[in-house]
Amino acid sequence: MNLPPLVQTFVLHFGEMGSRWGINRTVGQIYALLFLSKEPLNAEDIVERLGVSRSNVSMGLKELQAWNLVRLQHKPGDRRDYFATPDDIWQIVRTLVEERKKREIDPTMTLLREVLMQEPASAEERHAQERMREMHDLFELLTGWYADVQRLDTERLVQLLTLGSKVQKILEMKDRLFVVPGSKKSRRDDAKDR
Amino acid sequence: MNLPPLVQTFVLHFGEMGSRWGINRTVGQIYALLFLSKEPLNAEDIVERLGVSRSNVSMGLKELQAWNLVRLQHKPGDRRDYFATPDDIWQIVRTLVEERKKREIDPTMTLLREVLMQEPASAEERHAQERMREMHDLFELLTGWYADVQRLDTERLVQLLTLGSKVQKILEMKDRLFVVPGSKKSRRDDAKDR
DNA sequence: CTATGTTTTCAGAAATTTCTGAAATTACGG
DNA sequence: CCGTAATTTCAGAAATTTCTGAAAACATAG
Repeated sequence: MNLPPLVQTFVLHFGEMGSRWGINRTVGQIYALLFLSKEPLNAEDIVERLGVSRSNVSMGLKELQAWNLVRLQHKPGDRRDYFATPDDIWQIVRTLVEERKKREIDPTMTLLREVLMQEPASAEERHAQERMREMHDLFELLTGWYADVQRLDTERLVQLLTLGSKVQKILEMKDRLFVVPGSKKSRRDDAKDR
Repeated sequence: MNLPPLVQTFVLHFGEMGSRWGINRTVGQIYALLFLSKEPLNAEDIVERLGVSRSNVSMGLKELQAWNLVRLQHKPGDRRDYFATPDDIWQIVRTLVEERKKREIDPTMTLLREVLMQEPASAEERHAQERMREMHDLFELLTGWYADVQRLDTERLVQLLTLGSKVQKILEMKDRLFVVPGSKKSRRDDAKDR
């Protein structure tokens, strides 16, 4: 491995981290390297810096492309493929969440919907279905929230995250201002309706 | 594998899903089984239903306990250990996020802080550090948000998630109401400050 | 303390994943 | 077309992870 020490530390860490996610070491290292690199790199650059085989790099890049995590670029007068990560780190977050949702949540939701259609044949199955219903509803709530905030531009998203639960305060304030005093319908019920 | 069909479908799916996370098939299956079960199960129950070895179940349960994902229980007059997942699915989500943060985000933050302290020895290292700074700040924002909403009780959390980006509307309304007209300091700046 | 039921540990077998080198394919310039 | 550079594919080697059975450790009742 042929890298400035500071870069190497990070690359090695991401390689290890990769295993905790479903991703292998080399893929993690390639990604870390591209993320830190100012210039796009070609496959041979990566081979030299990481000290792994050319074919391994080829497969790793293919996987990263399948995840939409790297962009393929070309330099004029050079027919090699160059790879880079988006400059905007928020774009990376969005892609990551999107792809993980596609691979993990969506298939699970499909399965849950299927199983929830079936008629339970016993008390045990009935209870199992109830649990699956809970999970289904939870995922629906979370993906709904995600679909919603995902549409925000980054500036507003950051604003929202910065506020955190302070939003709560503002909601309470809104209530005090706008709920007709003595009205039966509180905001809490509002939230449950939807 | 000795399970009602409906349960089996789910258990198998979670087994496969486990690999996408850093978790192995058996651990995923054990967890799915406990999640769906009305009654707590002991190790031998799990062996029978999943058709895996006793030692494998022992190791799987140990791992799930390390993740705080199962509770150990006892029945009067029975000295075997019984295992169950929390009834409250939101508790499960909280534990999962907490544990993943502990295992993935926290060590990465430590590493980033260390590397960001060092003096860059080249333009390449300087750029790499800038990128790491971006990642560091991103994680800080996200974990800050998390620490904040994590404190909310479930009802309020659900309320917040249900609103999604509609919170935005309320924020805008708040602005219109409370920003002194003609003031130099907009809400946007506010958000950036912290 | 002993007998028995229960859980844990762990060395090696089995399965799976990762990685490589060689060959095949693709893509382009001339 | 042809030749060359670049990339991909893929069979098998290497490494890693998972799983098992046997033994050890632990715990409780008697």
